[in-house]
Amino acid sequence: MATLVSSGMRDGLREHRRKLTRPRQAILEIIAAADHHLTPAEIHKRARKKYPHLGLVTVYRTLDLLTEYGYVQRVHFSDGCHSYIATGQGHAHHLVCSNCGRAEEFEDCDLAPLIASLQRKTGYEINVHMLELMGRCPDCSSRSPRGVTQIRRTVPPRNHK
Amino acid sequence: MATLVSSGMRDGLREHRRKLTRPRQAILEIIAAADHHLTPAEIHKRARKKYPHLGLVTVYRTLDLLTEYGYVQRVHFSDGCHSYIATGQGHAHHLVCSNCGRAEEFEDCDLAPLIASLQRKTGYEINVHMLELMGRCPDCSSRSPRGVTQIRRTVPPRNHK
DNA sequence: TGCTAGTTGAAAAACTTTTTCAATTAGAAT
DNA sequence: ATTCTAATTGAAAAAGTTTTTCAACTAGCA
Ligand SMILES: [Mn+2]
Ligand SMILES: [Mn+2]
Ligand SMILES: [Zn+2]
Ligand SMILES: [Zn+2]
Repeated sequence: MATLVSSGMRDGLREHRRKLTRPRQAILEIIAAADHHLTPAEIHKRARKKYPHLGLVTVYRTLDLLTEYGYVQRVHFSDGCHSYIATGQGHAHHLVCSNCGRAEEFEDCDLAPLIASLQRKTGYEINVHMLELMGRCPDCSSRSPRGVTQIRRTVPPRNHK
Repeated sequence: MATLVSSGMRDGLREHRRKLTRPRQAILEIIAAADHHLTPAEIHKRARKKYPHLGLVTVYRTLDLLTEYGYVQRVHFSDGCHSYIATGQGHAHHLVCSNCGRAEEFEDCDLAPLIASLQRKTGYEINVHMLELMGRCPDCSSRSPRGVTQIRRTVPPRNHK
């Protein structure tokens, strides 16, 4: 699974005639292996274990690249933080656990009727849509049924806001 | 229209027992009057014309406040920039022009079926959703039918990425 | 007319992202 | 294998965004 995503991204780079460098390999592997959304800083930290020389700048540049080609998607959180997550294939959205950060990808967003209706009403030519859902994953739900406090965090707490 | 929104926000502040200060008034007026999404910095710049002493910190704090009470919504752009826009009433989403920044609000997002289906499939308890649409508004479409270059920008270009 | 909890702005810090630029390198062409 | 070249890299600095602190201030109320 992770391997598939990874090879997908690798092939993608080749197709687009971009070089497959050691720094990029390290970054690709981290993102493909992660089952969570990761911030650029977190990706940098993890990838450095494989390629200690890696600079944060390269992480940003690689994320731009991968986002452009659609291999990665930026996830927006309501508090303003940004994370990145690997995209399986094609158009996709994410459902993120607000407690532990686990994410599920889904493709069957049937926005076509809504978009058509809005285009008719407003006259806009709609060509981009962003949809994200958030809630507690099954694990987190069962661990604290109507919990307020967080029991475990796989993603380290952000001091950001 | 703008007046309605404005008074709505004012009343809201009172209801929540928050003080209606001069700095906040200036900020409220700017947001209510704007027909565009505005960044904190832009809000600051505009509100200073009414209340020159205003600090940017207060803008951030007021935006947090208004967001919490639902009078304002943060709009996320694909390039990572954040802006704020007044909310009419209740749950709402925005359709933003990618060329000039004009925005339309819409409420009839029928995500219930999608959400129910995903809850069944994944076991998540979905309680937050974020939906934003982007495209060219009628004006921008007609001014440059298949235009690539931007003709006018109501919102000043961001140097941010 | 005070009282007080809530609010403010300056300054500094923390954090995030981009720009520059000289050095390096992947991949294609000999 | 060797050469060539455009793409890529990392350090450093700059730019941009957001938060924290804290002493001074003030809206709303008694
Ligand atoms: Mn965002
Ligand atoms: Mn909705
Ligand atoms: Zn979870
Ligand atoms: Zn427009």
